[in-house]
Amino acid sequence: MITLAEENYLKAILSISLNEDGKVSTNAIANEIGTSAASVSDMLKKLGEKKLIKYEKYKGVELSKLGQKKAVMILRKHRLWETFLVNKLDFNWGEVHDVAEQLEHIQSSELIDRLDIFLEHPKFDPHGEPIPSKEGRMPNTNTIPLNKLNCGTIGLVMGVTLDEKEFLDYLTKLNIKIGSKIEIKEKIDFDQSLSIEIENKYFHISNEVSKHLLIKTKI
Amino acid sequence: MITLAEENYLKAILSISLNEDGKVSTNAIANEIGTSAASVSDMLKKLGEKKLIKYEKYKGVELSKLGQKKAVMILRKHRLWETFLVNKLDFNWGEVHDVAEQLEHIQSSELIDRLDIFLEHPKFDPHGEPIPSKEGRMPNTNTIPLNKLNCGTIGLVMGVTLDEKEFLDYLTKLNIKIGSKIEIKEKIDFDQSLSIEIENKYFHISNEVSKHLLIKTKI
DNA sequence: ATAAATATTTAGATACAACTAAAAATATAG
DNA sequence: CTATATTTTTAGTTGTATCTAAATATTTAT
Repeated sequence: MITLAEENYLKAILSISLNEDGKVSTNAIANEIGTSAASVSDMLKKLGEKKLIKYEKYKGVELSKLGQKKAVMILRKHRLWETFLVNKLDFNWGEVHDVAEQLEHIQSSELIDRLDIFLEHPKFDPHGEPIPSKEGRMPNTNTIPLNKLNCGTIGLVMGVTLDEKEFLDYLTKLNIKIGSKIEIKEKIDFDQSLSIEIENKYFHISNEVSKHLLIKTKI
Repeated sequence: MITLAEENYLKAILSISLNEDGKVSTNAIANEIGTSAASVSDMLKKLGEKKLIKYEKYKGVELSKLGQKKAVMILRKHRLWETFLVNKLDFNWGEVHDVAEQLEHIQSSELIDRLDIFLEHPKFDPHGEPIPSKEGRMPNTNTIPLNKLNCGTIGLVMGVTLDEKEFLDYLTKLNIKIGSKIEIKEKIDFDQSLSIEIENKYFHISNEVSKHLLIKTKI
């Protein structure tokens, strides 16, 4: 059986893998989970023994086939629950993360399959992030982070890649939501910050913000 | 903060209190939870220190005001989740207990209040058991366990007081459900077993079964 | 290429919640 | 009213997951 703490480690490793390539370092995991490198080291040994990760001392880790599958299923559960909370219980998109972090650990595949049916097999969660299928496949989106686009580009906001209240509340304040039309008016070389137009309003946002906005460009 | 294990003890103590009066014994709790008396003894000391129960060594326990409130809220969560699982996700009434035992520990009062709204403030769960209100009040039912009624009595099944798959599956087999009309045809003095009529069919059931069926008699 | 800085692991300790075995208290029976 | 049986508690151990401090390995910079 896989424990709650182990699930959180798998999720953290998957999450880091999705953002950067190569092996995942002990420190990166400690940072993601909010614990010490020593604790991570302990846990990696255990996950290695359980064949959930490929682990060589001092070399960093990656998920095994099995670990990958487990982690993706946790992500599926997290995103389905977030969809439920927003679509059915009328939570707003900044409020759901903490509750979904608890719900994602409920052990029942029957439950999650029925929830999926009840929600009518959503492909994306309320933040526009893809919901893995029962088989672990990700719906693919032709989107690019806003900070990779050039000045003058016009596109639609299709999702965000950060699920934190402060970030989502800020987007709400800027009136940025899924489906918003966005245009890059100016790009500052110094700090990669952007001047953008959203629904006839102008804002200036940092690279830290723009890198978490997924855009579908016209064409 | 109250841990998952502590919540389960409070729930067990409440559950035993509802069935029998006086203080709750260490052994009764051990039996309910499925653990040793020694473990229970350890935990009772902790719950006593946290003022969740009134505990004197060798004297048994009862819930404190605070403990009672916590326990009732867990019961509220359990029964609301069971209602969700049956009414929205189409589980049948025998399948929901184990999943609800996990869901009842999710920590978010916002979540449970919104779930209550989404379900339109149900007063009874799928087994006919009363759902405590946000304030901890139990809707009251004028029901009597079937085994307390006399021969010849006619009534309606309003609920069951045991949430176990085997029991519920047996009821389903006998076609006994909430709302079923029931008549006591004969009562055997030897073992308190009953011959009953349900929807024009005749069955013979043990006292063990009849004591868990709540009946509303027609005056 | 060696020294310094950084990253990672090990060692030892703590808290939680369970266990078994033994001791102590309470209840019951002759 | 003892003696026995039962119940409850204490003592000591185990496994999980965390921590701090110290040791070791790896990376970076001079």
